[in-house]
Amino acid sequence: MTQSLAKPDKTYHHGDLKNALVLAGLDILETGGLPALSLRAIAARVGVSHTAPKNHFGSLRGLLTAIGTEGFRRHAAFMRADVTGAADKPAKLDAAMRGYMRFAQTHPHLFELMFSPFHCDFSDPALQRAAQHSYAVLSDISTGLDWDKGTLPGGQRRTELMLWSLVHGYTKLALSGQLSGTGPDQPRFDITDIMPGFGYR
Amino acid sequence: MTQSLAKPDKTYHHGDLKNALVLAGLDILETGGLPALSLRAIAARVGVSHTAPKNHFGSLRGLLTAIGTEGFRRHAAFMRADVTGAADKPAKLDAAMRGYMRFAQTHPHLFELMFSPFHCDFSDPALQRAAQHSYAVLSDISTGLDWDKGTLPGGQRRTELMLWSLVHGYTKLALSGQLSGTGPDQPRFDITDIMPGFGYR
DNA sequence: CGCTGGAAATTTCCACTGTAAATATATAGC
DNA sequence: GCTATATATTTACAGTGGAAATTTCCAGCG
Repeated sequence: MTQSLAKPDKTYHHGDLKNALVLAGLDILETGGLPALSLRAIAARVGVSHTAPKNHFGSLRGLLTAIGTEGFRRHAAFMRADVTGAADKPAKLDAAMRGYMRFAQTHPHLFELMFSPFHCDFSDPALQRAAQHSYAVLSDISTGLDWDKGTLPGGQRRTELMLWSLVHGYTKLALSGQLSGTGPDQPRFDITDIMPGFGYR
Repeated sequence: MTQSLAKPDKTYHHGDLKNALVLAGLDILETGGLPALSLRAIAARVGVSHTAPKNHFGSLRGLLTAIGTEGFRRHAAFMRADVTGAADKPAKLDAAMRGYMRFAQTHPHLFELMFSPFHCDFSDPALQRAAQHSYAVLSDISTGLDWDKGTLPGGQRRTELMLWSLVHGYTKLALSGQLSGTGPDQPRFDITDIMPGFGYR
């Protein structure tokens, strides 16, 4: 159904195989997780031979990196979506942080892939760009934000890194199940539970 | 040479294969990284068939989990070693945080393995225990520590989680190369660069 | 001492993986 | 309409983890 009715349904050349493979990979990731994400499985879902991806991505690693890159785009979109609805600056900050965790909890396998050097090539320029756009969402919000309320030097860059590290670390620990608080039931973790007080200069 | 001279050098039963396999895995990890960590490679290094590990670990995943568990023990030891040399409480805190990062920078592949659900089984009791011992090092130090200097509620548990999240997130981001500050040369990241001011109650 | 049961490791086999090379097919440009 | 090129296929191969049957050794007991 994704194929337009205008095109003949069965062409030798797929036409947009590159994107189709990434989307197929994202789909497989949702249901089967990382172990199911094999070159042959992805190719089979699109309906091409398992060697077809090589033309576009070079290797499995290249394809996984492309999937991770798309992950970062969606990650940024998640945060931006939450931020848009917030009224003032403190609310925007909370929204971004919550968006960060909401994405990780909604797409845990994709989140894992995005930060796994075993699967992704972090030196890939496209991946780096996408990741920076994700960082930019937090960065934009933290302009004028002073974590330590003027008691310590370091400025905004310092606060940005703190924010990013804090939310990333908390998310990773929550996903790994190492933050299990009280019961065996899956609790919802809220980043604001460990956020310090902020002040705007 | 690790074999004692008292024992015949070539016995059918290894005697301590379980530990030998974990150590072999740690060795391979240092030189070849995660991709080199195959069941056959580990077994070959010890000098046994590739199916021998099954008796002790069940599967490759079980073996990797055991390696990760040993990783957490060494991780805790790294931090404790640094903490011991520190004089007062603030110095101990700095030492623990630096020890955390020092371990990750010294054994990046092992650190990656320890937090990768793709490789390790986080539901394994032994792994969880080892990880908690690692957490306990930070936890012990943060008794009486108040991040927000009494301006916010939450108490010690809150501060512990903040510390852990912050140092873990910063370490992960540093390792992934996403924190590249200025130059292409590998800079040394210092967690205290983004640490806020602390107060003890 | 001799036997026996079980633990430990081996051999063999299998399905599956990613990659490479040669081949077939379709599209785009002249 | 022909050719060059990009795209996808087929085939082959070395490597992987796991299962099953087999061999080897050791401990415990008569």
